[in-house]
Amino acid sequence: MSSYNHTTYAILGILTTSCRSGYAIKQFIDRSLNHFWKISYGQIYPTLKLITEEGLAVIQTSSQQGKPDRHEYELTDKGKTVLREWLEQPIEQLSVERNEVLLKLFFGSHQSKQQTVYILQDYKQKLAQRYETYVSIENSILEHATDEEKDAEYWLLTLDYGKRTTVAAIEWCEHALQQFEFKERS
Amino acid sequence: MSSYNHTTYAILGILTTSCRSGYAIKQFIDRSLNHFWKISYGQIYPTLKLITEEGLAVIQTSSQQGKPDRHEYELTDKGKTVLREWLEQPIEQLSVERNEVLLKLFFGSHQSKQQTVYILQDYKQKLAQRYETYVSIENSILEHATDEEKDAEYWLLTLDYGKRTTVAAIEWCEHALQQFEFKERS
DNA sequence: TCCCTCATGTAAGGTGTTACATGATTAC
DNA sequence: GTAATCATGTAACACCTTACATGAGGGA
Repeated sequence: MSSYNHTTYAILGILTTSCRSGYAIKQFIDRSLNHFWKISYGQIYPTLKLITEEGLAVIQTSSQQGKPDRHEYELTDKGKTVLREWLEQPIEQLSVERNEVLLKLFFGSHQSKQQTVYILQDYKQKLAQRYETYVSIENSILEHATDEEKDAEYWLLTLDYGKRTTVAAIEWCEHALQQFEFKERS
Repeated sequence: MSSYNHTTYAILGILTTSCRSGYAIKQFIDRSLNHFWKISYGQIYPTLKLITEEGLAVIQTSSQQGKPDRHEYELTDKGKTVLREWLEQPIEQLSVERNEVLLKLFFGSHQSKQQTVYILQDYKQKLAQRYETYVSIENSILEHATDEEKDAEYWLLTLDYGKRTTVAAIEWCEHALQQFEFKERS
């Protein structure tokens, strides 16, 4: 079975939605996938080129008045098959999520408790912000999904994942902070 | 303030422990940091070279009988300062953790519920495995930390983070699976 | 006038993985 | 004899980010 990189599959997936151009794909990712996937233009356009070269999509240039030409991509049957085959396969292995805060904390004995507390408070605040972002994306999906959008159900599930793991991380921060505050008092 | 990449800081941090050679660093990472950071030899040796060139560490070659020569690195005052300055700074922004399962799930409406359930069950099983790994690392730290190792406290905190977020992910899997099983029955 | 949005694209550089080369010793 | 461990290193490639180039139209 031929295989492409994750970026390619992500783009194939997005091409099943109403987003059909490089620009639209970028917007879609920034709005909807941003909490677990991101792609830059530097990847999108070369990947779209690869996708057409491989016969996974065909391109139609559409002229619009008042706006630049738009390259619209449409999945071929081959493209749909490649996507489906990838979707069906379970992941090979869990990836290691690099976490800079944990890295700093790991060497925490080389700095003051005060400093560590500061790092953790900052982290907690950033996590809380992220949580709020998830909630607002969730709300905007719930508002727009009045019609029988079957995608919405899946999108909400990915957001739920983000919310749950973020809450767990925030709770961990609180637990860690308590530990240090207790130490400092005693 | 001069700045290096994360890999460099990670290695500077490890050089504060008793691990002083490229080989030892790799082992240490694979055993202790693997749940939130990993580095390959292809990064370690060039980075060690950079670290010495920048005067952050000095190298002493030690001969051992029966074993190859060992390049032992020791942090200079400059190296210690650079590390401390980095430790003190809060992270700039949360990184986006790419999650292949969420990516597949996002496009889940293009496959059968059965297939989605299969993907989720596999994911849940891999997460459970990861959790077990964390517990066993935790146990080995608790066993070896009978002496007054002040690092152990911090290492255990990073593991606690891993455990908590993994549990949250597992619970999410269960919730998502329930949702699909309910749908299938009705 | 100047900036924003729409729109496509590339070049350079940073970062990371994989596979290989080398070679001694030790354990089975 | 063969595999594993100890030990250092590099080259090729894969992947990704950032910054830039280009250019039209619309709004303040």
